Amino acid sequence: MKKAYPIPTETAASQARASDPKNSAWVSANAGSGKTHVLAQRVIRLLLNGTDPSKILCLTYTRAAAANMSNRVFSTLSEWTALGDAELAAKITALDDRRPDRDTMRRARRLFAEALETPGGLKIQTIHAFCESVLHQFPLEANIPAHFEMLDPQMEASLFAAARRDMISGTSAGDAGLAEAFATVLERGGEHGLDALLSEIVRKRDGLRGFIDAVGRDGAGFQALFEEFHFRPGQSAEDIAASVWPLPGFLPDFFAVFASAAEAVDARTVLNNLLPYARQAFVETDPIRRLQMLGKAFLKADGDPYDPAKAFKKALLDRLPDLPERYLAAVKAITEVSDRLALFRMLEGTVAALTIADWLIVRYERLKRGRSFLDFNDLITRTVNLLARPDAGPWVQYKLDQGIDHILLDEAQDTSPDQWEVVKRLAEEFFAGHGQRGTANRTVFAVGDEKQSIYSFQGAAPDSFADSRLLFAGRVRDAEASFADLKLTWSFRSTDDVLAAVDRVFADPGVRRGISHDPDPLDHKAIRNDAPGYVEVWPSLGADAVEEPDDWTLPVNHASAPAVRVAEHVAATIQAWLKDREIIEGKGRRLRAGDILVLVRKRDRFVHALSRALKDRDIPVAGADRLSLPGHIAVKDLIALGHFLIQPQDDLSLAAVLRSPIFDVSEETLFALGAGRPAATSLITSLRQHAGDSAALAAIVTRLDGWANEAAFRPVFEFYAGVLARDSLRKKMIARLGPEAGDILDEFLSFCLAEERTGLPGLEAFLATLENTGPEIKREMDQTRDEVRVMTVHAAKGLEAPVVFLVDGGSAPFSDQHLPRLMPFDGSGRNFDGKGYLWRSAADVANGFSKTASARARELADDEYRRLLYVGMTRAEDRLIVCGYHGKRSPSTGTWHSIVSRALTGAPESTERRHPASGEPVHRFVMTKLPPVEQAAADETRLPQQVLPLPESLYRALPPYEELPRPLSPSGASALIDEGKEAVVDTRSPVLDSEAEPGFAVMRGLALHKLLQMLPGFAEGERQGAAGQYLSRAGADWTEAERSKALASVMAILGDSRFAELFSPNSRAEVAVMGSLEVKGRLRSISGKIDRLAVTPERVSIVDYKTNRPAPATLAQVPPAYILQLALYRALLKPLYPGREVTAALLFTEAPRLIELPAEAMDDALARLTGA
DNA sequence: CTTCTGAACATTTTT
DNA sequence: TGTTCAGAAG
Repeated sequence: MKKAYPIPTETAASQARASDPKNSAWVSANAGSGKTHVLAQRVIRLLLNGTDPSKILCLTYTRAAAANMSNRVFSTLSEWTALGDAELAAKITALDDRRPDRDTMRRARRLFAEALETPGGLKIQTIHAFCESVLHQFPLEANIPAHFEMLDPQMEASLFAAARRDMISGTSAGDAGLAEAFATVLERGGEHGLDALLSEIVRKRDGLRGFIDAVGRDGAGFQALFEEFHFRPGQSAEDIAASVWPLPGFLPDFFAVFASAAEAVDARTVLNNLLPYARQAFVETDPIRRLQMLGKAFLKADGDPYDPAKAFKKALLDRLPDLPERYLAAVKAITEVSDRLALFRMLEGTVAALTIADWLIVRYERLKRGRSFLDFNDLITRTVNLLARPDAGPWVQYKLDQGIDHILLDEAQDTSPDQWEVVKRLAEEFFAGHGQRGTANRTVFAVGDEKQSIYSFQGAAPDSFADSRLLFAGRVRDAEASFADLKLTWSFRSTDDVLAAVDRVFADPGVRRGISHDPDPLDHKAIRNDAPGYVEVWPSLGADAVEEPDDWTLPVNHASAPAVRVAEHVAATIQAWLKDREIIEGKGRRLRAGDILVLVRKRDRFVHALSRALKDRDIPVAGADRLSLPGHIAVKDLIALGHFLIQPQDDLSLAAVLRSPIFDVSEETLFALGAGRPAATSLITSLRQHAGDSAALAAIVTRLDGWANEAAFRPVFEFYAGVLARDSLRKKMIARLGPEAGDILDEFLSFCLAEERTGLPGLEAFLATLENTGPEIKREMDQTRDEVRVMTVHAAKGLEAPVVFLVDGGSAPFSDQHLPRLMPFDGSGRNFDGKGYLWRSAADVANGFSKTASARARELADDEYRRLLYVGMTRAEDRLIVCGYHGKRSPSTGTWHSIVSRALTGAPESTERRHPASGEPVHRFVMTKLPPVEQAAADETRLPQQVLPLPESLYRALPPYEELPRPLSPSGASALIDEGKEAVVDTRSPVLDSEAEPGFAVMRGLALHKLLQMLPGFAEGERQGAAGQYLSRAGADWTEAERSKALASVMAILGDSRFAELFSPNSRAEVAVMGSLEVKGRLRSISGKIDRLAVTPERVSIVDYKTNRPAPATLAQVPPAYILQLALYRALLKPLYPGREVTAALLFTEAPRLIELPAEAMDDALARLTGA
């Protein structure tokens, strides 16, 4: 528990107002000021005021944040269930500012159970999860496959690879336009440029699709794009280049004068290049080449003009006094025309890129759709489209509206414009009129901090937080409801020293630019006002001129690399703290390894170096939160082993295996094996030949042969697990590569297992996936494990720690390589609206327009870089240490380290001291002037908790592992009645009939099934039309008679009043059920899908559709397997609806005929199965 | 002052 | 693999 500080009235008032469910609120909060706390408070107050939990929707971006938020809410509520009356009343009074009456108290105690139990419950979700559930509810309206699945990144990559392969084969297969575009892109961008372009097309597919629709569908080859940039229709590159000639100021006659004058004075003193190139330009007839010549003649290599005052000698100027003027006129014409030409070229390239993009995206979408996949982008865009649809939209809105009255958004600064669109649509009706929902109070709440917007590469736009605030404030006020615009400035997290340092760093307007919309300087206030802390700035270490040995055979000493030295300093500091039982004064307790957080901008060698340095000192450190599996040397060795076992002639792999910890053969031995052998002899042959002379080599050969045998016959996991454990490879690897190799090997094995289940079989396929998809292992950092954590600032968002090291890698905030290849720009509205893209193929198409856009992108990236600094600095509770390193070049300005040290090293509150470990000069910035807590007292009061004995039961052996059988599916359950028989497909399948093709019967069954599932969701009047439309698509190759027969039987079923209850709006289609049941003494899991489920207060009805032809007329003719199937469903449902009768029926769609199954018949069937 | 040459350097990541 | 930057040379 943290020490409780009195909360300033200002903060208490803001928090109270923010969490007051009577008004909508927008909260702009500083780091550590209790955002999530306010949000959780608001949820609880809503519940306390009697809001139905299912009407509250909390949205966040990450699953971790969602989990965190729901933990907060539920822990408070569960606490309440156990409190005494007086305490609970006090809590509620503090929260809601009123004495609770009896009723409220009772409700408060029940909230925990209610919030958990309400169907649909309290919705605390990621925005993606929410959209997914909406789409699952309205697949037909959203025009998506009913049972879509989410596309994981690996699948996505493989779909795109397929689309790409199709494209490349498509270019050779006669699509002339595509082939030409492909050639253009390849020529301009090279292979690398093509790859970069394709992957960017993937990422920006939604925007690109819109852009292509706007400018490319006129059939005129993207003419609108050229018009947008004021090019005339039919204008060519030559036309543009030709417009520079005759050259202003250097009309041909003047050029002659100039040449003779220049020669008369002294040719060499004139511009180096002007004369020869200009002479060529004069005779050149090709306008483009002429423009190039003129450029070379009149401009410097970087495209800037010469300074005419310096470039022309005085003697020449005396003869031609208007020369500078004329020169500048010529330069102006040349640069302008070149710029237009470059822009034109860029558009040409863009057209080719768009042609490819169009093709690729269409193909990708088709592949995706064919497999009923949706990707994460689709979730958002499809939901927006669904809600925006003029026909279905309002209806969906209405159905959702019944469920949502309050929307709460966490981390709103990370919400992208698309996601805002979802929220706006959802809230559209909130403030539209008081009519429909009477007095119901409906609110929108968002909390965020634009200073912490660091996910622009995921589409988050820092501006949209403020923009949305304006929009909602307007809407709320129009509805005459109350809207609170609040700021939370007090920090519960950090000491004054840390906060003052943050304010000081961002006091410089240049540093503050783009951090926030607020023009005022940052102002952080500490609630922990008596806690001393400090901020230190260590000097940035550079690469010293370490003389590398001339003899290249000597090993290079990497210990001198700056990153490694900084890592050593950090590790040494931590070691000293732990050894000397350092006290965190602000907390009055001893520092532990888990109090330390090391933040970096990117995962580079420093992270590894630090991890290593800490392990060398026996300091517990959390493993890397992310690691690339095939990138690790241990995995590389295992891959090499696999390659060799598949292909024994693979000399390189064998050599790697021999030198690796697997065999640990010396360099000399390997040389003897490799160098002496005849030309056509492989390494393995040579090894076998030498095995006769050496027992060690013979052992290697034996072992390799054994493995080869195993690899050929065993599954991949079994093989590698055996090699690692039984053959003690794991021990060898850890001995040589260090303990972190153990983690990697564990991950490697679990990857083997996963691949074995889902991937292609065989070692070869396994190695291919491992190397190509290069899976990254993500691990959650466990904060409770008392380990030093090392992570990126991005990953640390939302975390905090008493001591934070902020390590600056010294690389420039931004480099042009980070610029997107497809540059976004805004359409003027003349030719198209919205966002467009230009393809930056190479430097030679750079032009004024693109340079402006690049400069803007650079500025935005730079702003975000400094926001990242803000996030990093504000993670610190008590102490912040800023250190860094840089390469051989002098440290560039504008990096984290230089920004912070500029602000703090000269400050009057800073003192200089020597770093105890490294001896480097260190600047310590301290604001608080408080006596340090006495060490003795601290030690006494905060002794480590007494170690309690572990419960006895922990030492008892676990019961033997019960292997769970494959889930039993009710529709195949009858096979179980005859023990030992596997469920086989009934050859006399009821859906198959003799008249028609088997394929048709199945298709027909599926189509009917789908119609019965979807149509009840439509208004009665629309059903016929929708069904007809569906059948014309799904049944395109049926006969007309078949189609109308199917339509008629579906409409008859839906129209029959006997079935009305089943298809009423309260019923549900395709309800998945799962549970377990004892079958012949064994517990079996059962899972299945109920076609239609209707629940009324009295009873639960379930129906399964069957398409038998001819349909059975009586119960006696119904196949017993069907009765058993429904009996199982019934058995699963019964305990869920105590006191209600569960009735079951079969609907034979052919007739149509509903046959009720008597309870006794089902009980009998179940009894036969369970053997009871 | 410009051009040439070789060396150094080349994100962040969730759903 | 390509671009930028610093230092040497013209």
